[in-house]
Amino acid sequence: MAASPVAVAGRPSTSRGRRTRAALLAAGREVFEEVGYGPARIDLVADRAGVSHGTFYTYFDSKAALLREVSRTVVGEMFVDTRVGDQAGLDAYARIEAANRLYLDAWARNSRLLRVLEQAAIDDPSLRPLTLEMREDFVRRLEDGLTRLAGDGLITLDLPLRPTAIALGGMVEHFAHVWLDLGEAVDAEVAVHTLTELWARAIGLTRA
Amino acid sequence: MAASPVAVAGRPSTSRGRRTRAALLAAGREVFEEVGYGPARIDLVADRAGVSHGTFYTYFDSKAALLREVSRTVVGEMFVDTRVGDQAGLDAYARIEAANRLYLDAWARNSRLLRVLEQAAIDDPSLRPLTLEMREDFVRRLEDGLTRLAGDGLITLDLPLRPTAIALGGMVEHFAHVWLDLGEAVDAEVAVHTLTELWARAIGLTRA
Amino acid sequence: MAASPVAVAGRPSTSRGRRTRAALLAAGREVFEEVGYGPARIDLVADRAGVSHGTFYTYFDSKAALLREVSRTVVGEMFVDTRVGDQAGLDAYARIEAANRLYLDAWARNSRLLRVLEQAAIDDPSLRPLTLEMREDFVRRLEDGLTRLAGDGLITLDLPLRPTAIALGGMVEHFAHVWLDLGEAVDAEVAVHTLTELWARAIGLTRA
Amino acid sequence: MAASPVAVAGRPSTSRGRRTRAALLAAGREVFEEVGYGPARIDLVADRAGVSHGTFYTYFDSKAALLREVSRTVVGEMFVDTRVGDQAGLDAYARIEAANRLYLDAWARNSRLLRVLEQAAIDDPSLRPLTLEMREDFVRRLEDGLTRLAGDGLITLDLPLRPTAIALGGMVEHFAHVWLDLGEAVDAEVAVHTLTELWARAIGLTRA
DNA sequence: TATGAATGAGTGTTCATTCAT
DNA sequence: CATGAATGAACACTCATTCAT
Repeated sequence: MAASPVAVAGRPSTSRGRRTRAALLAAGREVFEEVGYGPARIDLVADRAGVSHGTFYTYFDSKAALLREVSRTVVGEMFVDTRVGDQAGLDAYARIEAANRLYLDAWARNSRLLRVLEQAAIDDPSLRPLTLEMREDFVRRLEDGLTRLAGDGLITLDLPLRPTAIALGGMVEHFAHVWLDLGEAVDAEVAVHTLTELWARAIGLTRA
Repeated sequence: MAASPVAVAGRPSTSRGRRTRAALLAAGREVFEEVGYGPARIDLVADRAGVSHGTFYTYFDSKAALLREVSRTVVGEMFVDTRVGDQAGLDAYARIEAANRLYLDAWARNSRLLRVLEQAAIDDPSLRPLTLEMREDFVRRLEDGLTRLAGDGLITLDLPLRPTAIALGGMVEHFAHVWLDLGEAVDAEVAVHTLTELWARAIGLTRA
Repeated sequence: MAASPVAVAGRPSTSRGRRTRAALLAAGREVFEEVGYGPARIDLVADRAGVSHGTFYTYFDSKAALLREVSRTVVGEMFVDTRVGDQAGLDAYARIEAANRLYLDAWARNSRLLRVLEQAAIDDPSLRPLTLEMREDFVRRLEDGLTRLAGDGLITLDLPLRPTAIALGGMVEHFAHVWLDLGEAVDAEVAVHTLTELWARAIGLTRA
Repeated sequence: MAASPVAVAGRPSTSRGRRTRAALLAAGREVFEEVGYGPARIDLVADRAGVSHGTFYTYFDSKAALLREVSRTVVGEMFVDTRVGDQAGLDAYARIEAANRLYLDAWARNSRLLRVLEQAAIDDPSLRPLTLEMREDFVRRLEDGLTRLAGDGLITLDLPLRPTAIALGGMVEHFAHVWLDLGEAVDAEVAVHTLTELWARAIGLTRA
């Protein structure tokens, strides 16, 4: 109608707008984690963010758009938080151990949202790339790690690389799920130790 | 006077009733697998079963009740179909291989419904026992297997039993998910071989 | 279709049929009294009568037909049970007292169904004659009584006959409702005495 | 963070909202009076109020909530509209007459809704206090009136106070019902005169 | 006569999304 | 930017009634 500059949902230009947007993102993440995608109510998200129902649509085009943005954040965090730094002095075994520890930590923070994302991706194709990319990143990281170990002569790669990476990565992810999401009682140190040992033995890495 | 029968939904006494009930169960499973729990429509289930909307409620008290019954069936099948028989002549390694093969097969048939069940269990407490029992059954089976191997002197149990079982079981389950649900391209024999090898090495089982 | 003698709903020819019919009537009355007309479920009526849902329609064409029949019975009982016999030796005051006593008794047994009938009659025109006839019978009885008292010189009819009958009849009916349906705590003898006194004074009847 | 407002259905903050709410209340009253509680359709209420089906739920949590609010209004009106002012110069008899006249007037306006309320209260306990309170208010008002008359020496209270109040109040209420709801043909002045006379004679009030 | 399976129209309620102010 | 009122499609579930056996 009027030729007024129509605000594109999601591009706030004032600092107040940025704050509102952040509040909605945080609230959305909370709600998705608590009840999942389908049962999540925009009303609840808006309430938690301290804004009115209608305001939500100033910042996000739809519920799916909110999940998309929340997921982007989480996937990003997950990737960054699980990167084992180039800390000198860590041998191969210690690096695997560090990786497992970081993964379990990061999982504890992000698993609920990631499960929601995976479920929602079944119906909403626009979400699928996100999950696949994340998985791909992790798989590739594992492949790289295995390749380097083989290059360093620490293990022999007599099993197919990618399936091995998927299986071992899955072992850690699944353990994390059972432990942290389903409430299996395991001591944190026991968890890290067991996973690291199984991993090392599976690929034939002998402790230095 | 007369005892109030109050026909509990779902116990048909005629063969026609039994047929209808079975059709609804089958249709329900299909629909749940295709769209998940929340988005599943009773209308669609009834249509697929070739009965009217109202008839659904002759057999099931609610949508949740339908999922409950479908899940019971699937959980039961899953458990039965993954049992490695006492086939004489199979050594330890071959038994692990057989178990992995059976699990991957069974997973291909049942995974979608099981994921739906797990999601739905978040909101519906009546479903939770089902998922937990199933998981527990599998974990215990693995524990028993490990214990027997140790008893036979084939492996040394220097890692905590239950976490080990959870981790290795999770490795297979997760691999199955990535392969069969997410479309990772892996050759079936390669899959079985890789998982079996990783498993055997992780627990220190050397081929006879 | 076929030329078989179609059974008219409600005319049982066997003794078994008569028993079933009676059971349905009794059950129907119970249910109507407990929950009212709208919320009454045919299922519940059939259950209480110890027959299947479908059998109900062998005896009654519809829920409304059931209420019609139940009501006929109750209205009839109400009328018969409130007739003051020609017991010799009762003076005018004692006859009024007896009438009130009988009315309160009969009301205790039948009020709930009568209220249901009155409500249902608002929507279902076929029920209206029943309620109006019953009311008319009672009003006429009161008019006759007042006329006789005047004829006997015991009272002076200086008020319009019919409105007087309606008002005094209503006084007793309403009192019965508050006392017996709404749980107002009043001693039975006090109730009868008060109503009788008010009645007698209102029409100017002085005790012999 | 922010207090969750969770906008309790029904407290509009704009004038438009107030108008819509009022329209729904009015429409609700109409519909309840016409068809009763059970058969009342939200659709019809919304249509009459000129809003969409969904809007109804912006203002009322349920059909029962609507009846609750409508009833509150009516009960309040009923009580206010039947109060005999302290008009100087009215003797006892005239005051009774005025009270009867006011009651019959108020009844004509409110009876249908009150009968609906009474019926609905059978199933919905939340409605019961409303009916009981109203009845109690009226009974107490009558008791007070009788007590004052006795205090002024105009009548002798030789009958139990509360039962007398209930009976005489019931006489007027029931007469109003038969006359105004059931269509009994009575002239308005005859009605008032008959009720007032019966009342006065019943309590032994002689005209000044 | 009895049964119980089948029907399908009907109803209250929810909620993502739009929009006037 | 924010608000909150309005929308209306969607959906699970109910129940009187029908009918084949």
